[in-house]
Amino acid sequence: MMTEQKNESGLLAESQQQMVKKGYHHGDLRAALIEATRQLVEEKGPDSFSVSDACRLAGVSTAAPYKHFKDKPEMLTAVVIEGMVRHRANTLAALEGIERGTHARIIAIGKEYLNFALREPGIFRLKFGGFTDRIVDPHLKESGEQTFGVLLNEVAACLGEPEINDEVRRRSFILWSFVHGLSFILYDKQLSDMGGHVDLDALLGDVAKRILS
Amino acid sequence: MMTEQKNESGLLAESQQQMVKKGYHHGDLRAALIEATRQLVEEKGPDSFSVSDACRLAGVSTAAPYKHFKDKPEMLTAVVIEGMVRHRANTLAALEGIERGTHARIIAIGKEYLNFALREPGIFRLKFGGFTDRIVDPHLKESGEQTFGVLLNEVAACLGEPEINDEVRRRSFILWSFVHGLSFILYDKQLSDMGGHVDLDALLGDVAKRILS
DNA sequence: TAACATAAGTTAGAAATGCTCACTTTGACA
DNA sequence: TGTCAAAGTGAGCATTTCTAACTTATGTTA
Repeated sequence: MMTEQKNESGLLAESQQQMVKKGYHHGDLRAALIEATRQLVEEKGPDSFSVSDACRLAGVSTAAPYKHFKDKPEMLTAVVIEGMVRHRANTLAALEGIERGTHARIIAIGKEYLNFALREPGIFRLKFGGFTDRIVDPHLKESGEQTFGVLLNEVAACLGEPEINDEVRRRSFILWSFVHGLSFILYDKQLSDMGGHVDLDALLGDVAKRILS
Repeated sequence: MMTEQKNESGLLAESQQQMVKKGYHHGDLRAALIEATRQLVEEKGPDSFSVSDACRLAGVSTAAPYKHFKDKPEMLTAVVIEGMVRHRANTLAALEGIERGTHARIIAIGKEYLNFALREPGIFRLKFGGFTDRIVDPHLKESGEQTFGVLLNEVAACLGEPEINDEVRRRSFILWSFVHGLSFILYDKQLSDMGGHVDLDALLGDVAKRILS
């Protein structure tokens, strides 16, 4: 019988053997599966991801995930939520040391948004590309709103508004739309042509100035 | 033995029986499959679409599509290309009768973009959401560039530039990014909350003014 | 008009996937 | 130490994509 690393390896063993379990129980399979999923989504793309692959990578049977997740979409949702948390942390870190009320902070938020979209395109598309349509996980919605909240605050500060009013919301919405679209387009561009490099800092700065003036 | 409408109907027959074939040969199965695919992509979402479903809807066996398309991605690509052609036609139609060199034309282009994204979200996501990543169909790329070309022309006219130079490209790129992101966001919003309606005309007008001034 | 090459269908089936069910192992705690 | 629930396993069903070998219809050419 011998479960210990019984090989249906051979396929994955060479490329990336990681997070294999030790005995019958894994320790933290939930976390391992999330990490495996994240990795595979980036590697093969959100639409080619399969639960089976994640199982192979984590070294467990294909029935194991269903002790931790209801189904495949729930696994993907977990990965997205984790990604949003990471994104928000990155954003807050990027803001440290930049003077409040300046365009520099707005630009930093935008750059971090682009960074995330280009560094983790799989997750970004998973969240915004239309895969998780029917999933209306409250955690997901909330984490998105929190991140938007960061922008709202900064825009209010830039405009000298004491509170987040309709005008602040309107301008923030415009900035978000712009950077959001830019994220998709730059990734697509990067895949097809490689030409016409754009100076992102200058671009973001210019747009911030035009929208916040 | 009896091919004539042998029933594996019963499932789809009631809901939407259409484009069923007459004899052994279909007539134009390729077109029928594209239409069935388009319909299903909108109905079930790009990720839940299955070739089998399209076959059922078209009333043919599951092997039939492979006489017309290499594989599933190629079917989806065909649908996207068809969608882009339709989108471009809509855009050109929307421009008719609006005076050249005015912001109104830029706004019309943006509105048509949003219209398409919201009226045919399945196809829009199929094209831009990250499903057709690896497909680098030249037709697809070209049709996208043509549509962007329309915007470039209008922006040049608005700026009073005699030709499409770097500055024209830069401004057009900004406008496209904005509307592109807006398309994604509005669709997502429409799914989750329903609140906070925005005046799209005013928004587009404001942004056009700020970016093109 | 008959023959026939070929395009365009069909059925059958292999391999992979998502998920369920009944079973087994293990660790934690009374 | 004994027991129970949590967390694994293997087998298997339904569905999917795609291929292979076969059949039917069609249009061209002799």
